[in-house]
Amino acid sequence: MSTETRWLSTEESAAWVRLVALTELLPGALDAQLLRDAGLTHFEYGALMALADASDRTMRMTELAARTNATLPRLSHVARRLEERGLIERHPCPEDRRATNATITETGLALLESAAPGHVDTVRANVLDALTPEQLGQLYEIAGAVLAQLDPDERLTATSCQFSEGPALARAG
Amino acid sequence: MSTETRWLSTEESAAWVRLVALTELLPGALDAQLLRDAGLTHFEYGALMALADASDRTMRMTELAARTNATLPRLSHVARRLEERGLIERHPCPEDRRATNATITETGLALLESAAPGHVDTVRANVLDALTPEQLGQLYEIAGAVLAQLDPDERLTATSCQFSEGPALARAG
DNA sequence: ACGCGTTGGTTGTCGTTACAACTAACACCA
DNA sequence: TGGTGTTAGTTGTAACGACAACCAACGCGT
Repeated sequence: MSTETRWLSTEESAAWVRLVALTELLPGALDAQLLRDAGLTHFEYGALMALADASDRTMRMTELAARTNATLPRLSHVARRLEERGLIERHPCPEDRRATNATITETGLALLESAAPGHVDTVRANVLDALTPEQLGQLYEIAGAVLAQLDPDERLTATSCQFSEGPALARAG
Repeated sequence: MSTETRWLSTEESAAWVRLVALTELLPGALDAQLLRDAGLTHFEYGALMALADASDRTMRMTELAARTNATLPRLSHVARRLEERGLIERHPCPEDRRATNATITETGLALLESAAPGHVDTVRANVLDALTPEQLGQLYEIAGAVLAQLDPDERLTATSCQFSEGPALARAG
């Protein structure tokens, strides 16, 4: 909406092109490995992991959608498929009859446990092991700065510390 | 396939969660603005921009696919839609009759010019203006390190300097 | 000239996602 | 009690992308 567009400098273009390439290639790589080895998309894996992390292994659909950076319709479709596969169950919430509680089943937990090592290996191979400790911190700050623009209210993007407690699964997100 | 999985440390998890959120939210934000203001997906925008940058405004389908980090079937579908809208043209390549040359039309160039300012504004608002110059360089290095894993052969990921020359469009990618 | 493997590109089908429309239930106030 | 606005969730439709199958053309050896 400015009268004069500020075009990108050489440095800005170079960084931007790489970031775009990353956002286009990384999801596919994650999906490919998980689909091949566990029959799960990365999004499904993340949703199951969020449920496995939750107290009572149960979460409201709306909260789960926020944790997984998804819209509610998207999550609803995915939840139906996961339920048909026996990986989660959905029950109406007694306290608020509009709401639905999603719970991961034992089958879902077992699948998650079998999938987690391969996924972590992939994350290391493609991303983490390619970065120095300094770069890891830089990535944290940079992504945080961008997310503050994309998601100003922090409704999405599980900000809480889901990594401090519990079993190994809690760190395989 | 290690016998013992190296789970993620707290720092690794935190950075990874943010990177995942970024890769999930950023494409949608780019698509939303471009679709609303120009009727183009971000992928279509990138493909048109690559053609606008090419000599003779023409490129082979395979090379265009590489520049846009796409598979050939995907590009083929997109090219058909763009051609139906009059934004590009496809002609058989005389030198190699298996190949197809895609050319951006005047209509396509005009659409691109009208779309570029809004897109650049969006890129600045969501990403670039949130980063310090140091972070811009760090992002370039980090994304480069990750892409080296995701795309070892550098078949994809336009590595060449498409930003050094020409009109404003060349920097609006 | 023929055969064979490879490359360039298109097409069909299916799964997934976005968007909009819709239902049900809650909250609040009169 | 009834009305209004908001929230929670599901469903339908249409668009997009992945994957596999397919066809045509090239190149090379014989």
